[in-house]
Amino acid sequence: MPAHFSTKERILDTAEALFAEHGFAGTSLRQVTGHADVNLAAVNYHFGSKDNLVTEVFRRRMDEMSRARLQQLQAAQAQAPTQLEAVLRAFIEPALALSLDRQGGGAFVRVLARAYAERNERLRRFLSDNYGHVPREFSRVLAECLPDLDRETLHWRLDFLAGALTYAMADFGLRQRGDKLDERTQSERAASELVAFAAAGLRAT
Amino acid sequence: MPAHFSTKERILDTAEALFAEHGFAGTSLRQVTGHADVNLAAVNYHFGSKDNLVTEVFRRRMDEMSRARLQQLQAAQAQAPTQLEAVLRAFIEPALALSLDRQGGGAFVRVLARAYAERNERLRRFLSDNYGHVPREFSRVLAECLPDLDRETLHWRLDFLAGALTYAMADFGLRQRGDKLDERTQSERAASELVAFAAAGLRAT
DNA sequence: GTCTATATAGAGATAGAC
DNA sequence: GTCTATCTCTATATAGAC
Repeated sequence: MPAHFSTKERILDTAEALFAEHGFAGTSLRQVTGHADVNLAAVNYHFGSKDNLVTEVFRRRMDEMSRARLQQLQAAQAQAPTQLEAVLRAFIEPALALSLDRQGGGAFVRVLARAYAERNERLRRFLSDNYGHVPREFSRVLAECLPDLDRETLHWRLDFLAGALTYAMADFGLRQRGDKLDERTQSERAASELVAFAAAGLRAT
Repeated sequence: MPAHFSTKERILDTAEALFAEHGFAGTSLRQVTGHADVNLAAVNYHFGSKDNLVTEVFRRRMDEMSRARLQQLQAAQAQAPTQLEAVLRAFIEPALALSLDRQGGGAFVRVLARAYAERNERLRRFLSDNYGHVPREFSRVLAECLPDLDRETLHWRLDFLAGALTYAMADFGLRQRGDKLDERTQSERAASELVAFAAAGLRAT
């Protein structure tokens, strides 16, 4: 596959694509090193274990996505502190934008969808410890946008939003294969459709 | 575990619980037969292969859920053909009701969440061939409930609903462990919250 | 219908040469 | 940093006795 990168990066790219397709348990290190055209022992040399390889695949994309979400949230609040749609865009757009990434971000969104279904304690703790502050911050800001909504109802609705976003992201790859629409157009369409849907759902009385 | 059922049923119950916890590839037949307290060879005797065991786990619950959804849809339409909330309830309630099932339906909703993340062609074709007519029928009826909504927007929003429902179902098990609320109360709360959220989202202009 | 025993293959991980 | 070779374990599946 990508032959112009280091062994470590080739392993990460290939693992990401295979994890998206076959899951974590369903992907063997032999498949990874075979497709990446590196030696079998290279995974244990560079990452120590398969578990560590999994978390490194997440770290690479989650660092970037979390940074983008918080930055866009800050920008939205600077303009209009309680504008619901702008806050939702800050949460949704960086996630869907990953689908456009040249270096395999489209595979990562499907990896992320798998992570939600996983009950793997190690992975869940890694994601919660390192990136849990992002949804918490959005939850805080959204509560300010919707002062009349009780906290419990807000939390239910945020769970629904997370589910819709995850599903939209994971399905996005399939839609692309279906029609031949421009990738950027698809992603922007998905984002604005979801912002409108979620905003109306969150405002429901 | 359930010692008062046949070997075949014990295998199905145990496989369902383990698939929910560790995924399909992550669950070995040795784990299944060990927890079910049956012989290792019994799986291949009763189901032929691991793949067949997976589809049989789905068939048992999906038959019941699809039947309940279509029946409730028919009842709703007999009363008021284009009442959006009633149609949504027919789609949502049978799915969340599975969480209450004594015989492990709570595990199955997490298995279902995993199925969405899977790209396994065999499993996808089985589900699409056998149960694809249900979402298609709901899509048709919802289009009648929302005559001013263009088809493409409707399909986006139905994808969001499917994602929110899947996520809510899968997460439901976690919530239950968190607080000590009555199971039936929890499920009914989840269903009515999602109906309100989805109805508002679908009606958004 | 259930068992033991085993065939066959593939898994993750590591030792040690280069 | 990369290789070969291999250890050890576990996987699915099946043959054949009871």
